[in-house]
Amino acid sequence: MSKRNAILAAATRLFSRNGFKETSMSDLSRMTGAAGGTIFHHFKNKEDLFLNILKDVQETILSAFARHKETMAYGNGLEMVEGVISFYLQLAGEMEDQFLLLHRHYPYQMAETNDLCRSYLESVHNCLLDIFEEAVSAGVKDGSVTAASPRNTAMLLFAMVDGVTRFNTYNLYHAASLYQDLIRSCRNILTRETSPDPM
Amino acid sequence: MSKRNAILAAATRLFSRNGFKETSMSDLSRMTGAAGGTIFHHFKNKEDLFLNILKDVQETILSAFARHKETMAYGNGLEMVEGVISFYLQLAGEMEDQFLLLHRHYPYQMAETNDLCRSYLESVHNCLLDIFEEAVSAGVKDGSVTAASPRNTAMLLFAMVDGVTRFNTYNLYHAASLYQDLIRSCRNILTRETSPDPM
DNA sequence: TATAAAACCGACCGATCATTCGGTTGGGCT
DNA sequence: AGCCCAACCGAATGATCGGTCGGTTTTATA
Repeated sequence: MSKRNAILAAATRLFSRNGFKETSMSDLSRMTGAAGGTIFHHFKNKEDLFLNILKDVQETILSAFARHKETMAYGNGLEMVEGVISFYLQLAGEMEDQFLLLHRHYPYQMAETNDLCRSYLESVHNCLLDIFEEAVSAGVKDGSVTAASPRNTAMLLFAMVDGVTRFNTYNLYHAASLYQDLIRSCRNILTRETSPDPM
Repeated sequence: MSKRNAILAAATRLFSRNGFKETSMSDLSRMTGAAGGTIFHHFKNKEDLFLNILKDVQETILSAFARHKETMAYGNGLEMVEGVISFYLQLAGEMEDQFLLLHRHYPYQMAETNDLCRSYLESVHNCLLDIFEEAVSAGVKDGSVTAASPRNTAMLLFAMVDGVTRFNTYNLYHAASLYQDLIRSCRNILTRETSPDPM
């Protein structure tokens, strides 16, 4: 592996596990075997290194879901939603560090002053919400799903699924046993036959 | 307000908005008007200051929910769950900084090596999960709620509600308009009449 | 093999950090 | 008044940080 990629890989792990400020360039230097100057030869500063990592995260997630979208073939919208959820859970398990990075606050703080950073984050979140919404809307059309607002429903599903993956990274709970209940709960949200709409 | 309390208040705001490492003692000194030495007169170091804040957060949240538990009187378990959820959302709005602090990664990282920190965090999370679970169990008993595992159901509800409050702190979405859909979705999760339990 | 560019090195720099310490202030007690 | 102790101050300190720079090695090309 090239030294540049080794730096990117180590930084992804350290930034996601320990945080951006908490990771020093000498930590990176020690972990990769690269001299201090070498890191700054490949990346103009620490922030630029972080943005390159975020770029990789965005590209990886977008392409993974694009591939999923092509290959998936479900009977109806409800099954499509469930397929998206389990794909999300599986991906979050495989790319633990990258998802953990997106669960940190630093990227969102940086996004307030850095347009490139904000565009990466918006791109990822829009991608995820769009694919949830698309599946919900398909379900509404074919009658397998009941939802007043597909976008809001997508956000609630995303909040719940993402919250469960977060439980795993915090070490307070073991969330793996929640997966079956999670899928069932999502189905309940989506398949209420009568939408009484009180008030 | 005493200088000690001013330091605690300013540190709560700065740690939650900007992060622990990102907040310097000179920032705190500037914001409170207290000299550097004064901060270390009241708290033996930066970590001790953080732990005192976490202690306050824990006490505030626990007493708020204890008060809610005393005063609440609902017709059935389902209404009780909905009452807990709206109380949680209201509290998260009133105590934005404290909840934001709990959404950061730093406390959970510190909990890995600091027993006191871990006990504060576990105390808060157990309190929240317990009150959700209690309401769900009450609903199962009086027939207003259907749930295979009250604990797992409580965790899923918590994950969803907490995820929505998180959407507000990240500035990508405006989550306030989600509240009605959130309550409706929770009701759907809880009131599925038939639990077909396939497989 | 000659040459230029890219990769790499590590000593060095100024800035900033958390923390220390000797000294000052002011309110409560006798 | 005299005393004490907690609250408070701010200059000083050593460590660590992100980043620079002049020079060496490796690689690609011809």
